[in-house]
Amino acid sequence: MNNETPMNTPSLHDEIVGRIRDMIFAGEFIGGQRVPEKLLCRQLSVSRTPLREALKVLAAEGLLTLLPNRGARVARMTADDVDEMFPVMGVLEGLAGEIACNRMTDDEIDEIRALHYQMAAHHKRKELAPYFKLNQQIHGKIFAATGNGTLSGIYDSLTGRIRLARYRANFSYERWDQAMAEHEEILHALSDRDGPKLAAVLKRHLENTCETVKEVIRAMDDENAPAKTATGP
Amino acid sequence: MNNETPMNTPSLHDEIVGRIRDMIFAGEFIGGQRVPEKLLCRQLSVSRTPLREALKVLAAEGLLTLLPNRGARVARMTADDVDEMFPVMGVLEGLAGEIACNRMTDDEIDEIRALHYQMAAHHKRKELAPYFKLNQQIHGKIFAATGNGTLSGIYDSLTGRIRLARYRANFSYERWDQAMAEHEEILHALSDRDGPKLAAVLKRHLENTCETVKEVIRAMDDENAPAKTATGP
DNA sequence: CCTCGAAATTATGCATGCAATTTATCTTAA
DNA sequence: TTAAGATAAATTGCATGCATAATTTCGAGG
Repeated sequence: MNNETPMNTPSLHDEIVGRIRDMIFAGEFIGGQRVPEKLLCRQLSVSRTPLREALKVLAAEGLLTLLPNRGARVARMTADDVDEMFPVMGVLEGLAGEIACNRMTDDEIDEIRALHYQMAAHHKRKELAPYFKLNQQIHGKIFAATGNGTLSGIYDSLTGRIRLARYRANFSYERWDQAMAEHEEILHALSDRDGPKLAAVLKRHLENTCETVKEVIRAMDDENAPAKTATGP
Repeated sequence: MNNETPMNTPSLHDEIVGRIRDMIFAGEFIGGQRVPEKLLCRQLSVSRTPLREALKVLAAEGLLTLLPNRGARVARMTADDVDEMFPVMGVLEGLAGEIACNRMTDDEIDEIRALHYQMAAHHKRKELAPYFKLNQQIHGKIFAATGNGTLSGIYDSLTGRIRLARYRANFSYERWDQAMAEHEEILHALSDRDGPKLAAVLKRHLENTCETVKEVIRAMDDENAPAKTATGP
């Protein structure tokens, strides 16, 4: 009677949400710049209605800023925003770490170990992009291991908002080495299933990441508005 | 030069989001039941386009569930969902409590004290609705005092999702008394500016609240599907 | 009498069109 | 030349219309 699986038709606007999100993450839109609807319509070959619905969703996610009658802009992230997000992500990572230590199977830890060593190799060769990709995957696996979709969802939302800055980061090698060393500690705490230790290391690691992100943001701001001398233009 | 305030025209879909949200919180839609677009259109006197945009936003907030080609439903909250949300809200409340202890002014604490005693009066008279309202306000003020919009926003989103169940809760007076006692502790920890203590009490209080919510959910489930004999799918 | 299946109704998803606001361009005066 | 104002172009917000999928209704068969 109750046919609970009528059709898995993927709706267009959902797909649009994903595609625009990827475009934002790929850095196709300069931060703060206006994004006209018609341009996206042509680019994605869709009408304005589903596109606008997608924009609303992305704005609710915090990736876009929608000003009334003035269109959509990629959400500008300030250093203050990062300062706000840091403690929140800190407690979330701590929670995830403790849960993961208790719930992860040995196989899952081995998977992370494999990812870790791949990442270490990319670090040694100074290959930033694949390093970041594996970094994301490791943190993602820790959150996935919690089995807590709410927790993972909130974390993903927050990381998504800073991903653009982080992706463009070519920070100092010194900081990078530090991050890599912290990841060693993360792996060991996880192997030892030492929850409190893992939580502490994750928090320290996050602090490092956030400082890096803030530096990148400041650098980008200086780049986009270099000479802010006395009188504006 | 830069006229940063061109017009504060409140856009229609934003208003619709707020109105539907209030309707959901007021319990006008039975949980899980289908909500046809045309009905809402007539009820709110708007066209389908802005309404659909609002539905997308509310779905992104987690208040609605949008099934492709099958319309919008009020998000059904299961006991498992609450179990997922509880630890997240726990660490968020803990964080907020510690920050609030450091940042709150004496005046702000006095404001909370005033709200607390109002709430205690309503508790003594067993007036549930105003009790809940003040309860929300107190927790809201604690989060507001953190000055961290990101933190407050995530917390609001989570509380919003369980508000419907909580609002309809006429739980046991025993539990209510317990909650009130915990609020006494909250007030004292705040007055003493004892961050760790406040965090611990908030967490315990939250656990109480979540247990209550889960009971309400189970009661509602039993009510809506009382005789689920043999033939399960 | 109940179950199963097909047509009619209804609802959803998307495209287009029009009004209102914003942004860009051009003119004109200091 | 620069700055201010008016006009034109473009863009956004909303309403409507049509195609497709889902739900209901009605009828046939067991």
